[in-house]
Amino acid sequence: MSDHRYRPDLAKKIEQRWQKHWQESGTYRQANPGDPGFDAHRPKYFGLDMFPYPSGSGLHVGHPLSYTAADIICRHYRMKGRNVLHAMGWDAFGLPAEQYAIQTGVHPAITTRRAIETFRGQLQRFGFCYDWDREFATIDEDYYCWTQWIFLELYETWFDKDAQKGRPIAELIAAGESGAIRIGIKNEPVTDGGRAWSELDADEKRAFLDGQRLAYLGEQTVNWCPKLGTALANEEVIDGRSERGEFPVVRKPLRQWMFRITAYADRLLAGLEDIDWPHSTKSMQTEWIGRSEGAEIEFRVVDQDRTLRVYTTRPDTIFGATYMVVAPEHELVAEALASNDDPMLHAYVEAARNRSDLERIESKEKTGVFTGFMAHNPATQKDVPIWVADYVLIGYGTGAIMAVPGQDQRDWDFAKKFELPIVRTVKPPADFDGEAFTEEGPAQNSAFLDGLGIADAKRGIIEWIEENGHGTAHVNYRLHDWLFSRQRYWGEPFPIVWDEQGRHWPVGRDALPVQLPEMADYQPIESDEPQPLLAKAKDWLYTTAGEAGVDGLPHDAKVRRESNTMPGWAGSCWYYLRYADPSNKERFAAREIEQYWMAGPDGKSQGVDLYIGGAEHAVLHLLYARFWHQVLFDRGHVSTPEPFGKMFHQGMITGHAYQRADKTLVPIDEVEERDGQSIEVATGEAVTEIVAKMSKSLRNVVNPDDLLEEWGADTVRLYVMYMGPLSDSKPWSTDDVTGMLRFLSRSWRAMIDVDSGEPLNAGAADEQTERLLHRAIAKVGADIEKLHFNTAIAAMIEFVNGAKALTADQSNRFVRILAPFAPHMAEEIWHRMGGEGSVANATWPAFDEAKLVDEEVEIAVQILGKVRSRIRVPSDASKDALEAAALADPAIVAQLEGKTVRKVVVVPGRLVNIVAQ
RNA sequence: GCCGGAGUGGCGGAAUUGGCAGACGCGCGGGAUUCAAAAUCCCGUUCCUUCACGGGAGUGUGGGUUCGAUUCCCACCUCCGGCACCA
Repeated sequence: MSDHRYRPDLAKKIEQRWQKHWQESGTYRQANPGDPGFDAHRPKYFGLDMFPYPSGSGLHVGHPLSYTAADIICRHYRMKGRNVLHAMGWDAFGLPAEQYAIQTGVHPAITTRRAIETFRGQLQRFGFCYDWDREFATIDEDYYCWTQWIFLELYETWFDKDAQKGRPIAELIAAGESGAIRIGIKNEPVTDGGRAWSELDADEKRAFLDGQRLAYLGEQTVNWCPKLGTALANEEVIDGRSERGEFPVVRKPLRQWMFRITAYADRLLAGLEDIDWPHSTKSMQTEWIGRSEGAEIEFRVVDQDRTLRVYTTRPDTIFGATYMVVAPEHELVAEALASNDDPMLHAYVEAARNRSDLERIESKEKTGVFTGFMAHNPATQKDVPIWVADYVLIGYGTGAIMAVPGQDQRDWDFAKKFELPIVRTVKPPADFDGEAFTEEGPAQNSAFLDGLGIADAKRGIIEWIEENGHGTAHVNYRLHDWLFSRQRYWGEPFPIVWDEQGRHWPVGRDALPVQLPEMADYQPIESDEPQPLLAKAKDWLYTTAGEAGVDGLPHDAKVRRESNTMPGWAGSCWYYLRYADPSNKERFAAREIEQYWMAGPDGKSQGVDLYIGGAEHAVLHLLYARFWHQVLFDRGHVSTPEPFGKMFHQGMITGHAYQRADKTLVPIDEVEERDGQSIEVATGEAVTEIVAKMSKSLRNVVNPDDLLEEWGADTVRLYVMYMGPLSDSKPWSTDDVTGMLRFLSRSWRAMIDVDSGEPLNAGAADEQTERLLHRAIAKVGADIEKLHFNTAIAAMIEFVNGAKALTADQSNRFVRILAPFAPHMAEEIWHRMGGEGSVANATWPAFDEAKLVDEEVEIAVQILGKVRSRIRVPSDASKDALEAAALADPAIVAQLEGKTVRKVVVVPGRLVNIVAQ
C-alpha cells in the first residue's frame, strides 16, 4: 500500500504547508529601489491583475482564470531574473458594496472589510505569488487621501490646446497677468481680441479659471437614476438603463462635478497607437470617443432675434438643406411652444419628453412636427421650415441639424413621410436606383461647388462659410465630459468646500484626507430630486475654513463641505501606481520607485508590462485610467505617457445548460441522462445540451472554494489554463479536471517514490528522455511568453508520458518548468530533492538547440498532394537525397507505374510531393 | 445595419512561412492487475467502405489561386462580442 501517492488529500496538505511557509518567510516579497537587497540592474516586470471588487458573494471562477495566467507569467519572469511587481488590492468603494450593505442592514465599512477577508483567503488558497505587503484597499484613508490629491491636481490643471498638454492653473493666471493671453467672449483663452486679465473683476477671473479647470462644476443634463438615487456617467447607462441593477434612467439638468475628458480626446486617440492592446478594445475606445470633422453653421431664424447652430460632417451639401430639425429638448422648442399654440406641436413635444431612450431606439419610424419657425439657408438664400423630431438627439453635436434628404437616408425617410422637398447635391451614377446618395460623386445644384468631389467641396464651402461669418470648421466628439459626482454615501468625499457666497474652494493638501463621516443611516433617498446622503451628516457638513484646511479664506469663515461623493471608478483609476509604493506618506508613490516600475531601468518601458482583465471595462475603467494617467504625466508626476503598455483580455468561462424544443432553458439539475439522451425530469421531454452563461438560475455556477476542496489548488490552476486559449470563451467541464490531477499524479510518480516518499534518481540519463526534456523546456518557456498556457501544459504532459526513468538532474529541471503552473507541488519536490531556497527563486532551466531535433525523421511522400508513403531519413538529408529516397520507396514505385513524373517538390525535413500523371 | 472575433472528431482543443489535419486532455471501446471494485498501467478511438491489405471523403457552405490550402483571395451562412437615427 503506497502512502505517498499524489491525491487531493496530499495536495491540500502540501499546499497549506507551503502557503504558510511562503507567507511567513516572505518568499514573494519584492524589494523596491532603495530597499536593502534591491538589484537595480535587473529588468523589471510589472504584471497587473484587474482590481477586484470584493462582493459579498465571494470569488467567481473568472477571477482564478486571469489571475492564474498572470501568476504563471510573473513566476516565469522571476525565474528569468527579473524584479517582478505583482500585487493585489481591493476596489472597495462604490454602489454594489453599498447596495449589499443596505440589503443586509450592516454598515458598508463592515461588510466590505468582511468581503475583503473572504476574497483574500480565497486568493491565498490558489497560491498566487502576490507581494501581500503591498496590499491596500481604496477605502483606506492612506489611499483615498491620494485619490483626493489627484482630484485636486485635475482641479488645478487646465488644458493648453495649442500645446495639447495639461498645465497648472497657476501658469494660466501668470499668462493672464503678463498679457500673454486674453479672455475671449466664450470665456476661453485667446491671443488676440477679447479682454485683458486686468479688465476682469475678481468674480470674472474666478469664472474664467473655473471654465478652464479639468475638474469643474457643470450644469448639465445628466443621467439621473431615481432608484439608485444618483446620477450616472454616460458610460454607465446602457439602453436607457443603469449598468448596475438595470434601473430606468431619466435625463435631468443638474449642477455636478465634471472632468473635462473631452479636452484630452485627441490625446486619448493618439495614445492608442503606441500601446499593445487588443484591436477590438482600441476600436471600442476610438468609437466611443467618436471624433468627426465637419462644420458648425449658424442659420438665421426668420423674424426672430436668434440663430440656429447646427453641426454637420457634410457642409458641402448645404445647397440641399431643404429643412432643419431640432431635438425635442432643444431650447428653440421651448420658444416655439411659447409662441405657437398648435396642439399637434405641444402634444408631440410632451410625448417625446415622456418617451424613454429605450422606446426611441426601438421604433425607427420617423416622427416630427413643424415648429412654426423658418430658418434662412445662407447658401440658397431660401427660407426652410424648422421641424422638431426625436430622430435628432440633444446629446450629439448642437442638438440641431440641417436636413439634406438627397444625401442622408434618415433625412430622406423623414422628407418622404412629410412631403418635404429633396434636392440632390451630389450626382449619383446613371444606374443609381437607391434613395439618399451617400457615396462619392461630383457636386451639382450647388452653385460654385458644382463639379467638385466631396473633399474639395467641403474645403470650398468651409472657406465660404468662414469668410461670410456663417460658421466655422469644427471637430466634434461623441465623447462627453465625465460626470464625476454621485449622491451616495460609500465613496470618496470631494476635497472641496463651499463658502457662504456659494463659491467653491479646494481643501489644502496638508488637510487631506477629507474623511468620510461615520453614518448610521446610509439608506439611499429614492427620489426624483438629487439629495446627497452626506448632507445628512450635519456635524461633518458644516465647518470652518480653518478646520477644513482651506487657504484663501479667513480661519473662522463658515463653510459647507461638498456632500457629493466620487464614483467607484475613482479608486481604480490609479491603483496600479500605488502598488509600486503603497505605504508612502509623502507622495502617491516615490518618484524613483514609480519610475523604476513604470518606465523601467532604461526608461523604455510603457508602464505596466502586462494587464490581464476582462473586456467589459474597455470604455469605462480603461478609458478613465488613461485620462488620469495622461494628466498626471502632463503635470510631471508619472514617467510614462500611458499607464498600460500591454493589455490582454481573458475569455469568459461559461457553463452548460439544457434547451427545450421551444428554445427555453432548463437548469442542469432538472435534467437526467437516460439511454444517452438528456431528459427533463419534470416533463420527460428530450432536451439538448448547450453552452450558456453561468447563472444562479441555471444552477451551473462553479464555486472556487468547492473546486479547491475537491481537487487542490495546483490541479485547478492547471485546469483553468488547460481549458483552451486564454482569450477564448469556453465552457466549464468538471469531468475534464480529472485529467490534470492525473497529469500531476504521474509527474509526482516520475520524481517521487510513492512507497517511501523519497525522491527517485535513475542511474544514467536516457538520451531520448533528455531530448524530450529539452524540447519541453523550450516549448514551455516560449508558450508562457506568448500566453499559450494550454499548449505549454500539453508539452509537459508529453514529456511525462514519454519519459523513461528520470535522473535527479532531470527531475530538478522538470520541476522548475512545472513550478509556475503547479507551484505547491514543485516546491514540495524541490525541497524533497534538497533544493536550495524556494523553487520560485530558482533559475529557469536552459536548453540546447541541438537537442530539439531528432537525428532521424519520418517524412511524408505525396503523389499529387496525397500521402502515399512515409520514409525515414536523417534529419539533415539534402534535397537530392530526399528526392532519390522518395522515388526509390517501393510503395511509391508501385504507385508511379505507368505515370510520368512531371515535377518533384521537396521540402527538407517535411515532405516530398511528386507531381505525376 | 456597421465594426470586431470565431466555426476543426462524441466534447474541450492542437497544427512555425501555405507543407503528414486531429498534438494534448476528457469521454468511449478492449486488455492487464484485482476475490471484486476503486486507483493504476497498456492498446485502440474522424467518418464511410473492406474479412483484410487497401481505398475514398473530410477543418461552416460554394468558388478561386497553388505541386500542395484549416492557413491566402472572392461570395455566402451561422454563432459570439461591441456599436447602433452620432447628422
